[in-house]
Amino acid sequence: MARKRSETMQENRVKLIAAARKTFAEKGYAAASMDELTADAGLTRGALYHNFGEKRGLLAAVVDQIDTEMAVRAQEIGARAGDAWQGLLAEGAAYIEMALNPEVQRIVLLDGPAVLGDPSQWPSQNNCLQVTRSTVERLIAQGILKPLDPEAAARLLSGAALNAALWIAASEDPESVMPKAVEAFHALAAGLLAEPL
Amino acid sequence: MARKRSETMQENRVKLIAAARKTFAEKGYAAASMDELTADAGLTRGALYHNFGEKRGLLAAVVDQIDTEMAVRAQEIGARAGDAWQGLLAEGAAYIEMALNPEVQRIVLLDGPAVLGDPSQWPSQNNCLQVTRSTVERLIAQGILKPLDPEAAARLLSGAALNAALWIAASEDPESVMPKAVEAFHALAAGLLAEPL
DNA sequence: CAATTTGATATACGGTTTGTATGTGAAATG
DNA sequence: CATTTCACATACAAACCGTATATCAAATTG
Repeated sequence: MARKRSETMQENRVKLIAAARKTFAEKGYAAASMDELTADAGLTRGALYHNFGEKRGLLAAVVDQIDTEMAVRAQEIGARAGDAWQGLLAEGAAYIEMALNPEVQRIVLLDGPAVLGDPSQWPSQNNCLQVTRSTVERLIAQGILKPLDPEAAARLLSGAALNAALWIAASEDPESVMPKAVEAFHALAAGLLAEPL
Repeated sequence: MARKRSETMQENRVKLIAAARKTFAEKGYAAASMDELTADAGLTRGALYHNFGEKRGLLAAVVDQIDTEMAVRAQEIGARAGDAWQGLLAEGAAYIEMALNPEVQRIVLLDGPAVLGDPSQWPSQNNCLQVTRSTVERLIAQGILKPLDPEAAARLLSGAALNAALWIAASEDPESVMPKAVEAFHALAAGLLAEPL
């Protein structure tokens, strides 16, 4: 064989992150045993602590990966809309839908903030927020939105969307609740418009 | 002496909850040792497990207490405003300010959801949300707000407010960020109005 | 190419924590 | 006053995290 060392190391990192995504989503961060998790990946805790420093480091890596995937997807969906304003609404709806995924919910929305602190200070720089903020900035520059602080507007919008998702997921009949949440989100977002519809 | 048993039991519960509020806020739920915490209250883990079942039970009791205090305060502040609409805005601003309190932030906003799950399913029934929802319901009945689902509107509003607070607290200069957040919140809330300002 | 070094991962260990099972003594009961 | 109850303390077992040490293959060097 004689495989290169950096290769196998990279593969092991991928294996660990994949196993962590699964276990963290299913059991939650606190209840996830690092012995089991590393065994699932065909490794031991030695590899884990060498690569990620501590349990939190693994969570940070997982959060970063999921957050990036979410941001990419939201951006794509937003870009597909007719104009920038429709794009912002579509982004919000996309976040709400994505947050119905158990991985997103448990890892990014619940355990992430509790263990790593406020998302705006995450090492990943929180790509999701960045996407929303740049969309808001563009709309403000075009005069479509009121001249608010972009960061503030983005934080509140994403906060509303992600909180809506938690509510939907916890509800008994998500399918019937979803449209209500999206409708309320649209109404709220319309409050940012410079000229009311 | 001959103190009544139910009395001392009640006092011990109060002591434990008070110690827990302090320790959970300072160290976070996960890092709080129940040995230390109960010793601070002049008791042992025996009292804790007898009264609250498990560590989570103590957190639930603490969350319930803080949540109730917040709801009372928000309601008072809202009632003091000129009309119901101003009351809603004042409630939102009140939540943002209250969430700057480390106890509220660490315990109710970060650890609470991660350990106990979505707030709407908390045993305490989440008094904060109830207050906001009834205010929204009243405004809808009066035709001041669009006929949206009250639960949805309340969830998104409080989500936006509480998320704003996390952002403010994590920022370097909270005093300068606060007004931006409140302004953005007002704008968002205005989107719920039946007749734009 | 052989000898040596490096470093990624496995193994071993100590300390801490949680939850339960059992013990105890004072209040409640009759 | 004898007995029972039960709130709390103590004792115990299991699990887990993080670190310190060991190992063995790949990388490096002369």
